[in-house]
Amino acid sequence: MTSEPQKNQRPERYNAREAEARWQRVWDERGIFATANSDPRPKYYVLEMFPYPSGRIHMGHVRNYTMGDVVARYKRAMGHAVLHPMGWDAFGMPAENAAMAQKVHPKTWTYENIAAMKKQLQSMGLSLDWAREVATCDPAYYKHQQKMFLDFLAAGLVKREYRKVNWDPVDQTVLANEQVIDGRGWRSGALVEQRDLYQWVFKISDYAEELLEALDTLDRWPDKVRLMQKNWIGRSEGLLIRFALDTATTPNGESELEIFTTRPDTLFGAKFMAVSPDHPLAAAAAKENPELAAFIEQCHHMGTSQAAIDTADKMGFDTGIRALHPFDASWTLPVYVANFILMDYGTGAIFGCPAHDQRDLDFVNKYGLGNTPVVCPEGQDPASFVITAEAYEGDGRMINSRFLDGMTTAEAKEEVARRLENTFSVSGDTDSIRHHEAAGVAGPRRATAPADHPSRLASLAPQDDGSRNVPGGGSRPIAQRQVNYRLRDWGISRQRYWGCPIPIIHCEKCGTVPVPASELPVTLPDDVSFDKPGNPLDRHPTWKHIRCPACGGEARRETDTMDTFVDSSWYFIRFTDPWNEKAPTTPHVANAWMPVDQYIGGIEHAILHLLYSRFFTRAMKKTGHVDLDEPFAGLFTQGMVVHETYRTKSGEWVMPAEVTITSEGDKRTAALTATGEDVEIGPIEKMSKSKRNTVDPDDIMDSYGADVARWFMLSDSPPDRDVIWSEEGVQGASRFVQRLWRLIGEIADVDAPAARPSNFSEQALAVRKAAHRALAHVSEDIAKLRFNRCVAHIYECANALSDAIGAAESKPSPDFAWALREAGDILVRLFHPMMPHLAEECWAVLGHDSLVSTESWPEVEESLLVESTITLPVQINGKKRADVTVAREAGKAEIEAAVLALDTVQRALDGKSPKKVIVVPQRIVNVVA
RNA sequence: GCGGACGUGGCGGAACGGUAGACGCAACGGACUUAAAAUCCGUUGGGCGUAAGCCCGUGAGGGUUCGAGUCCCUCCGUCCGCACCA
Repeated sequence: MTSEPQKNQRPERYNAREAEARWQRVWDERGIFATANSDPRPKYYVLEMFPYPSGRIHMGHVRNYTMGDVVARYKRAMGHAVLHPMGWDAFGMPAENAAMAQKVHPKTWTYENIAAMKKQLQSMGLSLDWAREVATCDPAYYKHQQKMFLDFLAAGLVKREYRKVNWDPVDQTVLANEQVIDGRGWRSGALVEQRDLYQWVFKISDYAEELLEALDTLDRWPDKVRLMQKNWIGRSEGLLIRFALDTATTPNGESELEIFTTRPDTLFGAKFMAVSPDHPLAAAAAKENPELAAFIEQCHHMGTSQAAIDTADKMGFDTGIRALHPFDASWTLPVYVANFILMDYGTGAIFGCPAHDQRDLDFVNKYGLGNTPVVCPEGQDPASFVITAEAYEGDGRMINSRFLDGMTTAEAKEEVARRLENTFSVSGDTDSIRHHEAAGVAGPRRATAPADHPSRLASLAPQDDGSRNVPGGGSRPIAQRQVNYRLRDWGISRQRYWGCPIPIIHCEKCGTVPVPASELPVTLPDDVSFDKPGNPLDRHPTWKHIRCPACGGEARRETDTMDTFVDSSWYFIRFTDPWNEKAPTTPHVANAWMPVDQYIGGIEHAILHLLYSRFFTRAMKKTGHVDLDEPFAGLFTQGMVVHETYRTKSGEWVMPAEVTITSEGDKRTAALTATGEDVEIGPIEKMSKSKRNTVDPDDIMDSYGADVARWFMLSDSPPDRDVIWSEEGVQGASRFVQRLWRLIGEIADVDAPAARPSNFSEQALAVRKAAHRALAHVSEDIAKLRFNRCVAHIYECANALSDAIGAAESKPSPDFAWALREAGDILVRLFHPMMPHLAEECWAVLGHDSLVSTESWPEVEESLLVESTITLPVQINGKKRADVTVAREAGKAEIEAAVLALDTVQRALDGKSPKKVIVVPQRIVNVVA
């Protein structure tokens, strides 16, 4: 068919380099990816997690943004007003590290990186609306964040708290938990200390219950992520019990110890009480007891690393304080300070029931306190049920428990709760325990009043404020039902320069005073030095000195900046109207675009970023910035890009670009391209700088083009799994690009009639069916983000068209030519979301004046998907033995008759009649002989 | 320890409870070429057989079903998350 002279001057090979730049210019000039807020079409908001401007994009970005772009282009073709923006998560430590190492200002470094990465992203041909670009380090962005901080403060969503933090003594800053690796600072390698510092805290725990419950509504989120968030929030129901203390034994006459338990049923198995080394009662007791003080000191110096926790013994110190059993005042329990009690969880105090808790059992076995089993497993004889080294933590029947005996675990829990809720203490004076908090210092996160921590420790029972508020400490119940959460409030203070300043002023007289909204933004000073560690803002000569807005006296600015997770907790809403200079959002615009319909990013953000954003959106709702609870309706977490590793004999890692692979048969060997030195091929691992198994996207774009990189990223691996980047795979993608180019060329060369023929030959029909079937599959698979299957179907379609052309006569009939042309048009539009530049070029070759990027999605001709006859597999006793071809609409009886007439079936039946014939119309037939 | 996911050819992977291995990669054979590249045609789960065909095959073992990669139970392995959470 190519024997005729070319109809137009097409190069034999598609030149990606030239074509990609050209089409990117055209798209840009025509502004086709800008989205107006006034667009009346149904909205679709697709977003990929915005990058940190580290300097260069990596293959993970290529994969992430390619997936988002496929969705954006598909939805655009489907007639949606698509919002597809991009920005920069531009604050953070690396800029300061660069400042220290290279003497470059963080701002300069960041903006240079943004410029470089933007250029790289643009070379990928992403259909982004760059007019909405935001950088979180821009005062035009962070001034709104400061405003919202003040709004949240006014709404009671922010507090200042003295809390334990991870402190890096070398870098002199607070580290987030994830920046602490095996007890050491990730950058400095210094042993991390626990320090008490004032922190600004977002009260995310106020929303614990709501954040948990709403997970059920996120039906387009991966189950995995929902489960991780659920576990992170960590809800547990139990009982808050106020144990009376023998005041003769307490240092300051403390009369109560509050504990939280999920196992009130085991109360009669109690052998001891234990409080955290950080518990106020421990501190009070330590004042009078140097040995105890030394013990607490020792606990503080125990490592927080995994290994330290795993190997740490259960250790305790008897304070001499005695607690009274709630059901028997004559029964006293020793109160220990124990190293395994966390101040962060519950009330920082427990009662220990060794028989039914492994930790408690280990503890008593060490200190010789014994144990009494109180829950007997079903089917076990209570008389012979003893606990020695292994606690029984399951349910069963109550024993050794007085009035609980014989009850089930659940009944006993209920009975204990019911009784203690209706038992009233006489004292009610817990001031001695609470004095610490009243002084505004180490407010332990205790389950005192529901009003203090309304959802972290919310009362399940009707509130009985009456009894609590009786002046002089009247009676109140000994226990109340409580819900406890593992989720902690979000400390956002960082002792860093390159972050959003916290808009607060500290005044000797007035305390903490918000910066007046009219004075926002509080901008970062440019003249800072990084010659020593610590926070440059704090040692800046003038910046922090300011007049108090309230009294006019001398005051100082808050020099801590916000955790960068704050910046990324609302950028997706800012994209809806980044031009609004007056306010963070334009509510009706934000409400119209939100929620994000499809959010795509790495699984590593499953908890922190996604949970913070869910909280922040609710806080923005509460403060009137948007009317929405859940920011992300659909979430997709893509897998990593992984690659083989290469290592020289001397053990040095070598980059893929420096290696030449040769294969003889199935055996592959590698050698350094430069010297020929043999290189060992190592396991496939996540691309990382340390293993040097990275591939630079720029190199791939240069040698193959963006479309090849995009196509390969979508091929083979399901998008939520890791994809192995390999040279062979890229070359395969590259070959396919050229193949499509030739195929479309051949189709373009066919003389096709303009009018649709009224009849199609079998040959023409086959072509049409192949195209429409691919169309149906690709549409469905893009919508479900199953890009690897889209790729397979596009291959199948291209293969079918090539075969059809190969089998056709040299002078194709008009109906066949028309069908080919139609198939070509469909095919180009099908692969356009994945390979937009090639698609534009092919679209032009097919003679269209329009841009394929603005074309609508082709429509399936449903009649082409159904066959008039259908071939069913025929099984005999469940094994496939034959095929039978019947009319599509053939009924069961008709099919059965056809099947029984088959030779194979007759032979198998050997004259007998079948026991059973299962006919599943349009699926399968099974003959049971 | 707790929770979750996964296990299919040489490799990445397809497969509403219904023909296991789509599609790609790699490999092998052939065509074209002085040659190479590119391209095109073909073969490719294992075993038996000249062939028609038959048998075995989705980590292991059991079960449900006319029929199981898919559902249930037990076990093994790999990966991920959380972890002294009261």
